[in-house]
Amino acid sequence: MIEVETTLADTDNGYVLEDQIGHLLRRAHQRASAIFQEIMTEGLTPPQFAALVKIRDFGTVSQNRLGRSVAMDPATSQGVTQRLLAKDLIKRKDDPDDRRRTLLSLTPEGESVVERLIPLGKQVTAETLDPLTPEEQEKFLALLARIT
Amino acid sequence: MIEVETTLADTDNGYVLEDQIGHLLRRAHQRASAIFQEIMTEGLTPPQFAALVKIRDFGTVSQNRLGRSVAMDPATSQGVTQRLLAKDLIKRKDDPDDRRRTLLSLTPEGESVVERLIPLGKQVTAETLDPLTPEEQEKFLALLARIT
DNA sequence: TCTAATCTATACGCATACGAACGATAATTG
DNA sequence: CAATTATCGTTCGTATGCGTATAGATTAGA
Repeated sequence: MIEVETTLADTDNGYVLEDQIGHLLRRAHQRASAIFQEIMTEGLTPPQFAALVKIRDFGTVSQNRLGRSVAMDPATSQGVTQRLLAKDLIKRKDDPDDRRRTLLSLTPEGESVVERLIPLGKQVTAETLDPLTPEEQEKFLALLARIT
Repeated sequence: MIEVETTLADTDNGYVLEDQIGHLLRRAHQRASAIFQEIMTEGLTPPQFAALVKIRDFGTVSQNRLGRSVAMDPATSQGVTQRLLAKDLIKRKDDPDDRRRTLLSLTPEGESVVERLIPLGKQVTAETLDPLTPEEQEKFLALLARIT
C-alpha cells in the first residue's frame, strides 16, 4: 500500500480532494487489494479469485455470463479467463447448443484450490474491515452495497 | 458501468462473493469512475483530475511528493504526469535546490481548466452518493475514510 | 570525509479495466 | 422466410496500478 502524505497548504476552494467519494473509494480499494495480495497465495489476483469462486458457484458458465456476474467487461473477462486457463485452474469446452459460447468450469485442481483459499478470503475481508467495530462493519457494508 | 447479473444457484459454502468488502469496493469504484467519465470533460481521468487539483493546492510540487499526496505509486505518477504534460495542463522545471527533483505546476490553461471543472467534480460526488440520504452519506464517508 | 542508505525519476513487465470494432452465430421481427 | 438485431468471444488501443530494477543525486552515519 502507498503511504499518503497530507497537503500542508490546501488552497482549498470548496473542493477538497480527500473528501471526494471517488478518491476515497479508490484508496480503500487500493488498501483492500494490498491486503489481498499479502494474504492470498497461488499468485491469484482479486478478480481471478472472484471469477474462480463464481465458476464454482455456477458449476458451468459461459465466459460472458461469468463476466456479467462479477462485473467484468467482456474484454477483461477474456484476460482473466486466459490466466486462469494458463494456471490450469479452469477448463473450457464449446457449448453444443450455442456455437458462439464457450463453457467454463473448474478443473479438479481448481476445485481444491478454491476450497483451500476460501478461508484466506475470509481473512482478507476481516483484516480489511478491522479498523471498524462489528456494528460499524455491518452498517458500512449495507451502505456500500447501495452505491454499487 | 457494467450490468451485473445475479447468480441464481449460489452453491454458497460460507463464502458469498457479493458480501466481500473487496468485491463491493471494486464495484463501487467502478461505478464512481463511470459517473466521472460521464460528467467530466477534457478527456480527464479521475487520477488526472486528482493530480491537477493537488498541483493547484500545492502551487509547485515535485512529481514524487504529488504522487504520495494522492496515493499514487512513483511509477504511476510518472504516467499521469506525462499525460498531463501532453495535454499542456502542467509544466515542469528542475528544482534548483535538489537536482533529483522536478517541480510541477499548472500552466495558465491548466489553471482555468481546474477552475472550470471543479463544479463538475462536485456533481460527480453528488451523483455517486445519490442513492443514500444526506445523513447516510455523511456516515458512509466517515466510515469509508477509516478503512482507507 | 567517505561510504551506505535514501530519494527521485525512469523503464519494463504484468494485470486489471473499458471503449470500439469485428466476425460468427442466434434470435427476432416484419 | 428473409432481413434486421442482438449476443458472444476476440482483438486493439489507452490508462491506471504495482513490483522490480536502474541510475543519478543527496543525505546520514561511521
